[in-house]
Amino acid sequence: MKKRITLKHIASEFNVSIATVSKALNDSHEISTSTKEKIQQYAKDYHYKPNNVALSLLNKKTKTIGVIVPNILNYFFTRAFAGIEEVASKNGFNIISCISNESYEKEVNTMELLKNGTLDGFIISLSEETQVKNNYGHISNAINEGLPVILFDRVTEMVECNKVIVNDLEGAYNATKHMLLTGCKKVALISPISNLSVGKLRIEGYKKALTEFGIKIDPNLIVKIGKKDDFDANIKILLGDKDIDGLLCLEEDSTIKSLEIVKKKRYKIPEEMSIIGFTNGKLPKHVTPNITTVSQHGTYIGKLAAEMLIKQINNQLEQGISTTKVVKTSLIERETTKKLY
Amino acid sequence: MKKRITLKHIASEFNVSIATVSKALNDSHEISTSTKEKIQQYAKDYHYKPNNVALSLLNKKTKTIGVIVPNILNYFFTRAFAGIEEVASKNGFNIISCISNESYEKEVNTMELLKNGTLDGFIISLSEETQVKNNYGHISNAINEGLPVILFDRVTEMVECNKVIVNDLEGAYNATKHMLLTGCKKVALISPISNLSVGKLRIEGYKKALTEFGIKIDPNLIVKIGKKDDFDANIKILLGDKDIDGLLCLEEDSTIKSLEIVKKKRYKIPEEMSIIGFTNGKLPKHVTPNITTVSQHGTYIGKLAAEMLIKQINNQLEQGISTTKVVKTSLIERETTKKLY
DNA sequence: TTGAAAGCGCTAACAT
DNA sequence: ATGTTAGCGCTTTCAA
Repeated sequence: MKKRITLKHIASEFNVSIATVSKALNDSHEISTSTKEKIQQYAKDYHYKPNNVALSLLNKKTKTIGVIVPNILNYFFTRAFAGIEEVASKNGFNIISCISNESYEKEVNTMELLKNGTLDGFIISLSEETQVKNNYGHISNAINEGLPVILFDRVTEMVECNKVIVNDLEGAYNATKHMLLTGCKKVALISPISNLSVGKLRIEGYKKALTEFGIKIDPNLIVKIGKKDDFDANIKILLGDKDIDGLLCLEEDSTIKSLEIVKKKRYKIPEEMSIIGFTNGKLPKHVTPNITTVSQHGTYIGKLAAEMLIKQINNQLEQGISTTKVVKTSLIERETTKKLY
Repeated sequence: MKKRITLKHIASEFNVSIATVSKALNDSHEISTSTKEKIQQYAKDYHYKPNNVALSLLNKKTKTIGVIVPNILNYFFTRAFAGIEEVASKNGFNIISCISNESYEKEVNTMELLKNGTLDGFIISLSEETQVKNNYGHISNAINEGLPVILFDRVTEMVECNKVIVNDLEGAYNATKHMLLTGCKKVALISPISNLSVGKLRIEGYKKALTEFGIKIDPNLIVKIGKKDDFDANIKILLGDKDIDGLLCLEEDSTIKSLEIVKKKRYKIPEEMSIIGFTNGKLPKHVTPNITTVSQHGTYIGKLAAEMLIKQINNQLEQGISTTKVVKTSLIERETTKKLY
């Protein structure tokens, strides 16, 4: 095991100063061709690599960005993460990643831990607990300290910064409308994420569509399910209402579970029961019948967020102006909805 | 935007030396209580945080580990990644992550980029291209330079280091045996990953089981499918052999696709056709019929790898001895296989 | 063409 | 109890 070699070693090897070696390796014109050549050769032979930590200290730039996502078993976040990674990597940035696991504490701790010069900026999607607590001091602090921060998907108006989001309201609106247009009379909504900004917006979209169709909003049809609640029981109670003929599920796992319950109840899908779910992952596509979904274009969101952050880090963005990029969702029609003619 | 504050600022604020401030903040007994108090208070008020980059330079420890995975849309790697993250985070380590996207070049570049003092160690699962090229110089180099490296899942005997793997051979052996024991006479194998170490081992396991049952190995039943090959066409050709009554799929996506083709052919599952797939993700569980799988315990593998690396970094492992931890797979029986009585 | 010195932010051994 | 100095590895004036 050869220890890593430094400028100092090379300098002493050739009896020159460290500065000379540094310049030689940076191909400075100040240095004679002959010394440059021999130093460069030596550096190559001994696999010299500049110590990035020293450079970071000097430049006050680490070429590293922090990414905090609430979880990673979720298709949307996985895609978004991959999108961020791709753009970052192309621009020579490393990614320090943290999975907050929906925990406020972990989110805060991570930020505290990393707000110490390790990072050039943050890309964050807020944890559920953070959105429930409605406490964003850790984010504002970072911004106040001059750290570039981009919020994506799960955002808040409480902090002013650049954001990338999906048009959740419109996505839910379109989905609901589609069911209504294809003949559904009584559409229910199932939300295990009513704590989240995105969940709230989707409920708004649902309501908007109903209202537009002159349908009175029935709170009993809006099923908000907590983490500890019995999901199956709640859905079964809901389906006690035999008139329900449409289900809008705000999150992937619950979409699948709802479908399974509906199947067990032997509803004809989509004739007697339409289903649309958020997040267009592999699951809805391969399940039987495969499920019409609202696609959130995770990869694209991730890419946008990373591009925005990198621009901000490089000061290529107008100062003091916060913009929010909104990505349109698409409805991916499959077998759980009727066709629109 | 308040710039970040340094020891220097505090020192000048109180007209003391930087060293005094440093000691005061570290609660050194050398410093009088009164100065300690006022300095600590000031630091608190102005949100002083030690610059981690400076500390890293000093300590030659970054408390950061690099994780390179081939992709992240794969359930196993997602879980493994989450496992690594959990353990790292609990031990105060950050994770710099890279998705190699099965690219040798990206894997090598990332390692080169990060072998510069940024990291205390690496956890790597080799990219497909790397395993095809069979070129592991970048890994050996890192190890020779004294960087701790753990390989997991996709490993190679070409480099000596600590590893965490799954007993792929035995997993495939058990799966095949299960089909044979439940009455299958002609079991075929479908592998889109025959390039990978794990793919090869699984084929060995399959063969071992057949041999044990006195069944001659028929190369036509071992379908190796490349990235560019037409998957569906290959499977359909295979299923031209009407005697085939069992399918062992070595990877998740192909398991799902195979099931879909089998369903279209209207085989009765599992009576006329048994199917077992590798990777116990959400997909096989929720598809109809749900699929018997070989679980690789991704989270656990990830945790083991991270624990091993951290121990190695902390010199809590015996030097010079490389160990390989083998995690047993489990067969998760579902509807695509017959019951064993 | 080369080198000395200062400094990035911090700690620690060694004065005072 | 406090300060001075040196140094982690590097770049960059400025001087020789």
